[in-house]
Amino acid sequence: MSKSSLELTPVETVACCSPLTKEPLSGEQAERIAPLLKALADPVRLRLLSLVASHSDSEACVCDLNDAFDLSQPTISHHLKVLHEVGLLDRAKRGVWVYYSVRREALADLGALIGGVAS
Amino acid sequence: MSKSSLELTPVETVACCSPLTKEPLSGEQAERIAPLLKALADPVRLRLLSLVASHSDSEACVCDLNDAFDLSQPTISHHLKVLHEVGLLDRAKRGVWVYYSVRREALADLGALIGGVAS
DNA sequence: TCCTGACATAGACGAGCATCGATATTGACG
DNA sequence: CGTCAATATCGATGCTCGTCTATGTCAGGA
Repeated sequence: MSKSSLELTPVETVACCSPLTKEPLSGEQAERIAPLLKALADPVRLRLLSLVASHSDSEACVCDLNDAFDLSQPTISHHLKVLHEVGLLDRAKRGVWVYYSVRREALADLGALIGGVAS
Repeated sequence: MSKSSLELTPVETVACCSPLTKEPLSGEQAERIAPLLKALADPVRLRLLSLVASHSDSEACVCDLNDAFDLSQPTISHHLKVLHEVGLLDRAKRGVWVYYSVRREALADLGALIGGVAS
C-alpha cells in the first residue's frame, strides 16, 4: 500500500495555497489541509516527528522511537503510519529495521501556510 | 519565561519552544502545543480563521461568518469559541455584535515552530 | 527448517468531538 | 416594560480517534 501516483498526499497539496492570512481558504482547500494538521495535532505524534527530525542523520529506527514512549508498540506504529500517510514522514526498510525520516520541505510549506511567510 | 504556568492560553506557551526539527519536544511541551494544532485541524475553523484574517480591517462580525457556511449558528459559535480559547482569535463585543480578530503573532509563532524558521 | 525478533494489521473499547435543536443571555429600541 | 435580533450555552447523538491485546508478516540466524 504504497503511495499511488494518482493520489497526492495531503502534504503535496499544501504548497498550492497562499498563507492563511492572505485570502480566504476555499472549502476544498480547507478540506485538504485539515488532515495534515490533524496528523500533527497529537502530543505523541508531535514528539515522534521532532524526535525523528532531530536525530543525527535525520533518520530514526522504530526500535528507538518505541523506547522513548510509555506506549505499546502497535500504538507507536499506528502514529508513525498516520504521519507517513499524510506525507510528513518518509519510510525506509533496511533488513529487519524500519527507518523514518522527516520530509522537511513539507513541514516548511505547512509552517509558511500558517505563519504567513512567503514560501 | 519559565514554567509556573498559570492560565496562559496555549498559544502563549508556543514561543518558548525551538522549532520542531531543532531538538526533541518534551512531553510537556507537546501537550501544550497539541491543543493549538487541534484547534486548527478542522476545515471549518481553518476557513473561519482565514476569513477573519483576510477581512479588510482584520476584524470580522459573527453575523458575516455565519452566512459563509452551511452550518447552524450554534456550530459556528462553537468553532469561534474553540479558536478564541486557544488564543488564536481575539474577541470584541460592540453593541449587539461580536467581532473576532486574528492574533497574528500567535499564528506566526506557530508557523515558525512547525516550519523551522527562527521567530 | 524452525525459531526469534522487528514491525504491521485487525478488532474492540472508551473518550472526545462536530453538529444539531432548544433555550438562555444580552443589548437596542419603541 | 416588552419585543426583536445577535450570540452563547446546553444536552443529545452519531462518528472519529487513541489505545490496547492478539495476531500476522517477514527477515536473519542456528
